[in-house]
Amino acid sequence: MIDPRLLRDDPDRVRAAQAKRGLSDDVVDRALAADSARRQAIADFEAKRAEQKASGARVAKAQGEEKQALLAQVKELAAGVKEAEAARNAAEAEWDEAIRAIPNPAADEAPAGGEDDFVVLETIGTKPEFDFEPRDHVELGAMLGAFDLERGAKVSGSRFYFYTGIGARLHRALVNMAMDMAHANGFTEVVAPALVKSRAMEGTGFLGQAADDVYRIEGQDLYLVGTSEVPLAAYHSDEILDGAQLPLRYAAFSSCFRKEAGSHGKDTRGIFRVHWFDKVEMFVYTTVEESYAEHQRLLAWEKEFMDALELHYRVIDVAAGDLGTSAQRKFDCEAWIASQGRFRELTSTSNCTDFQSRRLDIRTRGESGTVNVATLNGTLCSTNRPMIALLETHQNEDGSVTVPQALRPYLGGLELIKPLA
RNA sequence: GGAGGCGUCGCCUAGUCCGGUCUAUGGCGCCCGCCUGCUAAGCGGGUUUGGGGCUACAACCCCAUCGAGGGUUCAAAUCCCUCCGCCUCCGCCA
Repeated sequence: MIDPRLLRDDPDRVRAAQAKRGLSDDVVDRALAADSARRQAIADFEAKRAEQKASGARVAKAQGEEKQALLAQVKELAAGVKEAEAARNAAEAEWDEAIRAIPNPAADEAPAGGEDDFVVLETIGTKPEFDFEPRDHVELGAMLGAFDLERGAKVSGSRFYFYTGIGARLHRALVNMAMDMAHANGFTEVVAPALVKSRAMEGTGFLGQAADDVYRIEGQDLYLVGTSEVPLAAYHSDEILDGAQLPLRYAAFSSCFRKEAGSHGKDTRGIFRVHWFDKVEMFVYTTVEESYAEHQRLLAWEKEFMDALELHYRVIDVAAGDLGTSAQRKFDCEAWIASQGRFRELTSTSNCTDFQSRRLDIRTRGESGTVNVATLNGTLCSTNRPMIALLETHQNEDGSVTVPQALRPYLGGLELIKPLA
């Protein structure tokens, strides 16, 4: 949720922000109208309520006939108060809905436009070259016995799989390495629930335009998270955080579930785009002022992880229209996928400034009163895509895969993953 | 799943039976001041959060806030209902 004061004081800035994302500014006018209607309704209710309270005090003191007369009088007031209260509630609901429909205004630095209007900030490493025809991760996985796609489909349906043998070990190695790096960088390790209430989902902005992608538990107010950003953002909801404790940095492991609605036929091969995967996510609470520098730090930690896997990748500055509801700016690390001949998103880090914290009511004490904190998130290690990138990047002609140095300690020193006999 | 208990403005706590100066008591902690070689003690004052009005975004005034939401009533921390959370016991279970 954006700052209501920004809307009131500088609506043109919000209009410009909508335009930068390629969105209509109708919501701005709607919210402005709702705001003044709401304030009018509040003033009306409060005036009536104050009158009722004053009269109530007189009734309490009065005796006998005088009391009876006052009672009759005050009864009428009560009806008016009730009406005014209902009107106020309706006006506040309308206002709430209107302002929540406005996404976080993008940073000035974020490129304008949509999905294809990103800016490449840097490219790291060199494109892997093979003097043989490289295999894709599905072929490699089959040769190594790393995952079982057929049985995944049999048991759970399309876009499901089992990690098996060396695949399961690699999965565990990636998670462990990521967690160790996070720990070394001062993060608090967390294992988070993958099932959350609607408040958490709504507060992080996933029940808006992204609602179609979310699994809901039938008959209950519970949702499967698509990222542990959701439980981590809600972790400190309704709290006033001690400023001396900031920044609060968490690295959380959880399973992630996505319906992938609207991506039928896209990336159907292998484990690239699936309904379930596991992920270690970084999440930070800090001040809005500090958030910009913290965002760069999150990006640096993501790069550290990519570097550890010895991947060729680039960093992009995601355009305003592709930021999602909550983000003010977003950087993606895209790794080279040999079989696809292009860069694909492996990690993503967003600065949500105070957008989520306003919805989730997370504050700290500022110079004058409380202020909403900034929340930031960043992928440290989603399991599947790094797995794909590393298998394809480090494959050899015989189908074996050379293990990146940094990962070896997590595989008992294993240097080369060999195909099954 | 069954039975019972509990939820008060940072923490603890009075108030709830019997609705009305509750405008929520007291203690601890914290903040400001006084006193004091310094510190402690002592003394005085302040200390929930959100919103609205007015404004310099101050001061001030007002409304809401006793786990949440409804209801009864002229009036609800207090009475009724629903839900949530925690604790104890029983049952079941990884």
